[in-house]
Amino acid sequence: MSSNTDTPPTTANFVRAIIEQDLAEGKNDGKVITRFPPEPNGYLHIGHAKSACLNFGLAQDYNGRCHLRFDDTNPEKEEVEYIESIQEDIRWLGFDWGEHLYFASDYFEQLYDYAEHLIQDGLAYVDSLSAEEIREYRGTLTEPGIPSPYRDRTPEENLDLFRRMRAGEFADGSHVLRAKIDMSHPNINMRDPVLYRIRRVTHHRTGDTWCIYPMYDFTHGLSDAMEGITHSICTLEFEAHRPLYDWILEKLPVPCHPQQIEFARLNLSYTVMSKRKLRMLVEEGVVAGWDDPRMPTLAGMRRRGVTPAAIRDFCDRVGVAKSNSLVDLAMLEHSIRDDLNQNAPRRLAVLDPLKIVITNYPVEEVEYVEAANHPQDPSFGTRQLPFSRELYIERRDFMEDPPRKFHRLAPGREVRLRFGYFITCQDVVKDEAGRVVELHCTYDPETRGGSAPDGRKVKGTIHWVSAAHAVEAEVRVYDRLFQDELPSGEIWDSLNPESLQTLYNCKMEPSLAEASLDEHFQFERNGYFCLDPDSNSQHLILNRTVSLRDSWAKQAKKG
RNA sequence: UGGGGUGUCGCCAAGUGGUAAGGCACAGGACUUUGACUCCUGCACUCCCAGGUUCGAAUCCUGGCACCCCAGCCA
Repeated sequence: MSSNTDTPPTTANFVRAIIEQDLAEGKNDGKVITRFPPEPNGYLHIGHAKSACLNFGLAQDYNGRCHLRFDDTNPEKEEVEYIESIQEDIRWLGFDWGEHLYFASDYFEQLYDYAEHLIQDGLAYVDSLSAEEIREYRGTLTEPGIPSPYRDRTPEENLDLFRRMRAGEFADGSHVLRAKIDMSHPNINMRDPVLYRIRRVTHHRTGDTWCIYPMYDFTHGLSDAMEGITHSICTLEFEAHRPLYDWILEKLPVPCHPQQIEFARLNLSYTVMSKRKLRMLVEEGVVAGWDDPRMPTLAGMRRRGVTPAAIRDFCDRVGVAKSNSLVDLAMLEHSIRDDLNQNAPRRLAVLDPLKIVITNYPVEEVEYVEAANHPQDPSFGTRQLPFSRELYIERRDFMEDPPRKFHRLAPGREVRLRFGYFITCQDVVKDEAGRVVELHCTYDPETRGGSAPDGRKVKGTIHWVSAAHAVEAEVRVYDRLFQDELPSGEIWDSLNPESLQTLYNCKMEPSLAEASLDEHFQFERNGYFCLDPDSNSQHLILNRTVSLRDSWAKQAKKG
């Protein structure tokens, strides 16, 4: 039997093709050094997982290494809370950056020196236009920009101004450092992009050491070069920034010139992936937090019961390319089921209980039946399940007036109780409102274990829990957060009102009382579940990770 | 009527001139003490469109069309 240690087949993709080509040509001394560069301004989500799997996966496969580098150049949006959660999530995903943990903020001094270098070479200048003026001078997509009146300051003047910017002599926003490239460049990113801004904000790592902070475009390539990155892989929206990335590295005396490669970010149907929108969901209280099990964050998915192996498998199946795409949620669910099917021990649990009384079973008797913990893998062992006169079965496993193809319990019908006995429904007890409240059944003592000595067959097998031994639990059943495949515009309008359904009276087999947080279970015929951190010994709470595939539900729907 | 990208099955995605991989989904069937799993079978004479080159084109050329990204002192 295969296990989660299997390495899924890795599909070919254009990034690998580039790397293999480079290797064949002997570039970079045959080394592959990548980096995963999150900005610590939110929690990691499944889209980041795709990038992490790509970068760390490449490093693993080509005997290189992958650095974890925090791109923390904007203290206004970044917090230490995120730095911790990001590291926890990457480790949980199964990746190891070894000694290679870096912060762009650790490079601030070197970055500053590089900036002075640019100034001395006449390739950068201090501009004293306001933000609005800079925007006006930049031109538009179809019209060229015009040079700032400060564009021709001498290197000496610029150096003096820039040093005074650093020294804190100027107010926020009064000056910026800009690259001197070409104000009429067809690529707007090359129209003298801003390199440094003055911002009196305490940085989460450098405190108040700096009042000027470098911009992404200036920082990223230089950080890559200083770390000896060979392949700097980022998402498509940075494609138009590549000329600037290269310009900076060409103009400065850097140790190497990494190659920037862009790929399409992951989009998943029925959810949103932007950190801004996810933060809104958290801040508006739509979800309980970054780790709400409905969130596509790694923290949320972990709490939901999704395993790292499932996420890695999913990222592998999705592939890496350059076309914008919207991946079907069903693909993720498949990876989750595939992993859990192999690795989750089975349990019996009734989510919507209907009591049944086995009228010909002795009143005080309790016996134990043996149940396999995994139908295909004997190494999971077996457990003993208490069986008695009063049991709970799933309400939907009984129909008073069933359609032809329904092969579960109905008046006069015989079914098998999994690992137990054949039972036949004799009577239906209802309350005043006509609702079925209890079933009276008889059992065949000859069918212990689930098979009849006379060879007769039953069409259905249903799960059950002994009423007297059942452990009560709350079960949280999750569904997609949005009802639109591609939530856009006012995302609040497409929220799925049924994304969380809480069931309070669920009946679990006794062994679940000892479940621990790192375990995953399959509740037979129901789905995969795990304990929620809110759970305690007084009050069991379980999360449904994902349902089982249900071809009956599909057929019933068709009618 | 600026620049940069992308268009191959419902959704992903290989393919780089030699006659359309694979996965998900879906539809049949087998098996089954989970209507689960597993296993079979089916699912693009066609690759955004139109011309052209070639013995031969998804792959090359020309011209269209559609969609995405860029006008933060965000990343």
